[in-house]
Order: sequence, then structure tokens, then C-alpha cells
Amino acid sequence: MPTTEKRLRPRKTPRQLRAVDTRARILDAARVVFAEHGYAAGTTNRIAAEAAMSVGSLYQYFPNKDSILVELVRTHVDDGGRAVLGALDALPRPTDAEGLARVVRAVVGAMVAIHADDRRLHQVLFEESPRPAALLGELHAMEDTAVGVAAAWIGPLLRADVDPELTARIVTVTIESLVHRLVASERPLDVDGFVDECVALVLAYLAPKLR
Amino acid sequence: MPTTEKRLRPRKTPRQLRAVDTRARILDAARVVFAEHGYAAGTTNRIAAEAAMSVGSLYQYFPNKDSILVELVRTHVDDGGRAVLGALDALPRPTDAEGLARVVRAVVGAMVAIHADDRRLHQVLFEESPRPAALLGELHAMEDTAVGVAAAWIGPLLRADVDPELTARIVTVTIESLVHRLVASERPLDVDGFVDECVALVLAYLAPKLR
Amino acid sequence: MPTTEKRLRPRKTPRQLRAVDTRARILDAARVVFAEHGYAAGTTNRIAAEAAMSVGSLYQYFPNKDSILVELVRTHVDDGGRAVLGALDALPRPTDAEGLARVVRAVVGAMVAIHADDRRLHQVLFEESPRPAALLGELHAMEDTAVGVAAAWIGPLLRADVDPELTARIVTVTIESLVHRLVASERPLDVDGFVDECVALVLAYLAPKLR
Amino acid sequence: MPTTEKRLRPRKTPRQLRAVDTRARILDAARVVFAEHGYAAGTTNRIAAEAAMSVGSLYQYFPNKDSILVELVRTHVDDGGRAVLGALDALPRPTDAEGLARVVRAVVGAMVAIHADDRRLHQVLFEESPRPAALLGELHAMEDTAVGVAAAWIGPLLRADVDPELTARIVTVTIESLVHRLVASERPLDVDGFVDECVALVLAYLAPKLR
DNA sequence: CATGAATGAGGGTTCATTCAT
DNA sequence: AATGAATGAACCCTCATTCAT
Repeated sequence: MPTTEKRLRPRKTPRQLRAVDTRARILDAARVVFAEHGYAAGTTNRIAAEAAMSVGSLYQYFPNKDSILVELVRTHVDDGGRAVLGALDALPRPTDAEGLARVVRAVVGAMVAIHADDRRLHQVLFEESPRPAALLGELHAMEDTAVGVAAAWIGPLLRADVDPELTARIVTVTIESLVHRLVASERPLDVDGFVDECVALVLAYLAPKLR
Repeated sequence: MPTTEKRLRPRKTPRQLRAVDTRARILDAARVVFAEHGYAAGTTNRIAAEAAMSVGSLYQYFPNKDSILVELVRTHVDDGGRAVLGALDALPRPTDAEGLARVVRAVVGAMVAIHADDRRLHQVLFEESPRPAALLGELHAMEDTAVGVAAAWIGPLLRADVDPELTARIVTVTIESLVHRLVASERPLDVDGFVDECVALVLAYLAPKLR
Repeated sequence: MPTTEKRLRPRKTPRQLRAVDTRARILDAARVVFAEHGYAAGTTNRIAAEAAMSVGSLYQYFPNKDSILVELVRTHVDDGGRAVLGALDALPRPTDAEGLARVVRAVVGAMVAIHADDRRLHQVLFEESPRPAALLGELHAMEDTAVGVAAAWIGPLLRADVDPELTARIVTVTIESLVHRLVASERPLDVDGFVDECVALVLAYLAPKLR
Repeated sequence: MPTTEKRLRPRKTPRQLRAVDTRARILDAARVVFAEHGYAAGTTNRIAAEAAMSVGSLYQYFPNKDSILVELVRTHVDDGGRAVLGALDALPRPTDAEGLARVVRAVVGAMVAIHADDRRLHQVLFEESPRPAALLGELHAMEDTAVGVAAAWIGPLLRADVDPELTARIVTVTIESLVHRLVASERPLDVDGFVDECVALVLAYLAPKLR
């Protein structure tokens, strides 16, 4: 019933929704172009062409090339966070080593899943491109948040003499690093085997620290 | 009059040696410039200036900018390999968990040491810069070699039902990834603590696989 | 139904009046924007924004950016003429050197007054901006008119062997030039002292030509 | 005798002279292009084309478009100063009204002469173009120097109760303004007549102040 | 008539690479 | 071999103007 739908949300479409859509088109195009050409050769003109619009339009939505990149990074990180939190949501707080194993497996799985989409883009976003100072702050904050979540989930299981914050950070960094390494790998890789070993690694690290 | 010409040329810098020296000067300059300006802004003119020579001369030793980068990457990887092998050379093949701990600690220490030199350069070399396909093959070969060495040192300690090759690869990749992560970190970091945890992580992973 | 339409239209803003008002709003906005940003950076979009309307609307009242500028120049010149004529209106035709001094002082005073408003705008209008050929003709005509007025006021006092037209032109040009120079000056200036000297200059020039 | 000439000045040519020549070519081209197209449309590419070189070369001699303009302004002002000083050099310090008349005539003549070259360029340089703050300072300093010179030449002739500095400044500004006005005039003008009146104006202004 | 998103030619500038000397 | 001036394609971005709604 298109008529009904139109009636139900009329005024919102013209300015707001259009703009949101255009922004999305630009970001999608940028993803494609950066993945294909890298950051330096991913020119704003190319992105505009990919988005089937003029450069001028692109610059009405983003003040410069870097801001597109920043938005892409932000979006990716946010999506990652949401994916992990979503995976955790389906699980109870672990009360024993077995529950912990399920949690770690879920997290690593979620991380790998969101990175599987476009490995090359991920590389461009997180390695090749310049990261403005402003963005770095956000990324650090995000990591701290992630460490906080990890500490909340793992902490209760740790012995009293173990620093939950440090442990959580090591686990977080390890998972992140290995998943990024997996993504960066330009050779074919047995993903499932990698995930298994990654989980094993983390659990082995945590085992002697459990209460 | 070849005799005359020979006389005019200083004895200790025959054509070959001179060229080697010039190449080295260029590479040193490139290291400085890339570390200071990044890859994109590290122009060939700047490198030539840093090397106190003309661009023209630079292009007589390297066909293009990328070839300088490639040489830098190659050199760094080779140095890394040599450093690790050197560290291992001082140790006996491990026969028990304790020996293994010493070996892992030595390797991680060596890795961190060669990366401590110039973190920024390392980042430029391994993240910011485009890596030509030709180089990728070499890097993969290097990794395989590293895995081979790891397998040789760890393998004899593993239980029969453990895949030494896979285990060695995971250990290698983990150490590499975490050290790179340490280097990439733009926030101040407790290096020693990081190394300790890194060693603990690897040993914990290996512990259940030991015979 | 023309009757209905008439009802809907507010009485005091029939098509014509409304348009005049909109034009005025645009011109006012242009003055502000040009004064603040200069000609090149005084974009039509900025002018429209300042006028609280869309660019599209602006282009319904002016065919292009230059036409706004031209209108601004025209208005300024007209205002100047009116101001000078107004100042003269309050004075009797001079019959002696004393009367002449009063007239010159009044004219210079009026000129300085209308330029004091917004020096920066004046600069943009008369120096920084391109002046289309069409406008030049009008400006020349205006100058000729001014010279004519000057000749009418000064002429009767001059000796028979003096060319009233040339004398009037020199006086006109001198006053104009010095006032513009005053406006253009980016260093603080003693305006009153400047005016005094300007008047003295003109009177000294005229003195030997008086009958 | 080309051989002799070559021998006489050998080493100076290669780097220094070439560069000076190239700079001059660029400035000449810029003069032509600015005069023809104005500042905004006088693009660096057009200037390079006019100078029969590539943009890249142009940017090896000037860091940006504005710097070319600044150099042009500086050169023009310097030339003007030199021309006026040159004209004065041929005259003795005035000791009476007659000598003063000769001096004023010489100065006005020199000013008009150096501006006769290219009126349109002069307009672009001094009206249409943005003048960086740095340049303004220099221009002010130049004016002050000019006022100083004028005071030195006129001062001794003035009555004790006359401010030589103020008088010199008014004279300087008047000559400058009227000559610029002459240049700016886009209508054909009787230059000689203008000069005569200009001189008469200045002398009439000075007459009552003479001792 | 109003709106403001869209257009795209064109501008200033950089930098890997070449080549005459 | 060395030099460094010269090259010019390509980049990012702006802004006067248009046009679908």
C-alpha cells in the first residue's frame, strides 16, 4: 500500500531523508573506490562518479576527502561494536570456564564476521590512510569502552590477585590484532581454523587467572 | 689512456663500492624522510636533498619511488630475521617448558628491540605505504621461513597429536601481530609489561600442547 | 478567479512592491557580504544566505553576480550625487571667495560623509571588483554631470580667460581622488585634518583664477 | 668576440643567471597576463603558457600566485622611486618658487612617465588584486620614505609656522592620487594638460606656505 | 515564485620523473 | 655519472548558475 505509506510519513522525506540517502550513496561509493584504488588513488572525483553524482554534490555533504574516510572508519568501528554487543546479548554472563569459552568464541566470531565483508577496504581504512588526530581520540575511546565491556564480562571469573583491567586489555588487543592480521593476510586462509586457534589462545591465557 | 683514468680514481672506491655506498646513502635518507613526512609527503626530491645529492642521481640507483620503499621493507625484514636468529643462536634448543620460556622471551625481546628503533618509520613502511605485488611474495616467503624456524625449535617439544606447523604459525603470527600492534599504538605504553603478557600468552597457548 | 487571488495577496505588497523589497534585501545583503568577504569570496550563496533566501530566488531578481555589483555601484554613485546636491541646496550660489570656500567645504564634507559609512565596501566596489564596460559609460556620464554642476557653481566667479570646464573637471577629479584615497588608506588617518587640507588645496588652485 | 666574452665571465652563468632570467620571464609573462585578464582570470597556467614554460617551472620560482603579484608590485614601486629620484638628481635643491616649480614638474612628469607604460596592469596591481598584509607594510614604508624625500626638498622653503611633514605628505598624496586617477581613467585624456594642471595645483597649494 | 540540491568547468598547486648540460 | 631545471598529468576543492520539485 504505497498510498498509505506515503501518508504516514510525508514531511520527513523531502529534506532530511534525501540528504541521508545521498550521504549513504557517497559513503557506499567511497567504500567501493577506496577498496579498489586505495586511499591516495581513491580520488573524490572517482568517488563522485561511482556515486553517480558530481564532485560538487559530494562536497555539499562532506567538507573534504578526509572527512569521508573518517566517517567510514567511524561507521566500521560502530558496526563492530554493535556486532560484538549483539553477539554478547544472546549469551548469559559466564560463571565458569565453559561459559567463558562460549563468550570468547562468540566475540571472535562476530569480529571475524564483520571483517569478512571487504578485507581490502579494511586495510585501506586502518592502515593505508592517514588518521586525523581527532579520529584517534575516538578510536582510543572506543578501545577503552571495549576493554571496559571485556572487564565486566571476564572480571568476576578472575582470581582476586589478577588485574582485571590489564587482563581485559590484553585479551581485547589480542583478538583485535589477530583478526586484523587475518584480514590483512593477502593469502588464502583457513578462517575457521584460525578462529579456533584464536579462541584457544585467549582461553589458554585466561585459564591460569581464573578463580 | 686507461692508465691515467685508473690513477685519477681513488683506490678504495671502485665503481662497485661507490655505488653500494650511494645506494646506502639514499636508503638512509629515505628512512629519515619517510619517518618524518610519511609516504605520500616523503617526496623523492626530499629524499635526494636529505641524501645530499640530486634527484637525477637518485633515479640512477632506483628506477622509481616504490623501489626505494621495497628495498627498505626488504632490509627491515631481513634485519628482523637476523636479529631473531641471532637471539636464538645464544640459546640451546629447549628441552622442557623452562627452556621454551627462555626461547619465547628471547624472540619477543628481539622483535620488540628491532621495532623500538623507529616506530614511525615502521608504520609508514608496513601500513601507510602501498605494497607492490612483487614484495608480497617475498614477505610471504619470509613468514614461511620464520614459521619453519619456529617449528624446528618448538616441534620436538610438542605432543605427537599436535600439528607443529599450525602451532608454529599461530605463535609466529601472534608475536608478530602483537609487536606490530605495540609499534602502531600511538598512546604511551608500558613496553615491558606488554612483553611479559605477550610471552605469557604464547606460553599459555603452548602449555597444553607440550608432551 | 482573479478576485480570489487578489484577496489572498496582502494589500500593501502587490507584485511590484514585493519585488522591489526583495531586490533591496538582496542588495543590502550583498553590501554586507562584499564588505566582509571581498568580491571574489562574496559568493552568491553567501549573499542569498545573508538575505535569508535561496540562491534560486536571488537569481530571479538578478541575472548574475555582476549585475548585483553594478547595481550597488550605481546606487552608491547616485547616493553620492544626491548627498552633494543636497549639501549645495542649503547654500547660496557663491559670489565671492568666501562663499566659494563655504561651497567647497560643504562638497568635500558631503563626499567624506557618504564614504565614511563603509570604507571596506567602497574599496571592494571601486577597486577590487571588475567593472563591466556597461557600467563604465554610466560612471563617465555621472562624472560629466558632476563636472557640469561644478562648472555652473564655480564658473561665474572665474576670470574670462579661464576655461571653466577644465577648471571644474580638475576640481572634481581632485576632490574625488583625494576622498577615495582617504577611503582606501588602510592606516589610521586624521580625517578632519585631511578635509581641511583638501579644501585648502582646491581653494588655492582656484584663487589665482578668480575674477 | 664571443670566445673572449665566454672566458671573461664563465662560472657565473650556469645557476645564478639562468634562474634570474627565468624569474624575469615569469614576471614579464605575469605582467602581460594580468594586464589582459585581470587578477582572478590571470591564472598561473596562463602565465606559465605566456612565459612558454610549464606550471611546474613557475612554481619553482614562486611559491604561489600571490607572490608573483607581490613581486610585480614591489618592482613597480621600486621603479617609481628610482625614476623620481633620478629626475630629482638632475636638479639642484630649489631656493625659490621658480626652482620649486621645476622640481614639482620633474616629479609629476616622472610619475606619469612610469605609469604610462601599462595602465591596465597598474590598475590590476593596485586596485583589483588582494594585497597581503606583508606588502602593505612595505608600501606604507615606501610612502613614508617618499614623504621624507619631499620634506627634505620642500622643507627649507617653507615658513617656520608651517608643518613640513604634513605639507610634504599632502603634496605626495595628491600627486600620487592624481596620477593614479589619470592611469585609472578609461577615457582618452589630454595627458600634458593634466600634468600642467596637476603641477599648478601643487604649486598653488604650496605658494601661501613659502617663506 | 521559492527552494536548495545538483552541476562541472576551472583554479591553484604538487610531485614523480625526464633530460639537456 | 651527476646535476637540477623542466615537465605536465593529476589532485582537491570552489562557486556561479541551473532546474526539478
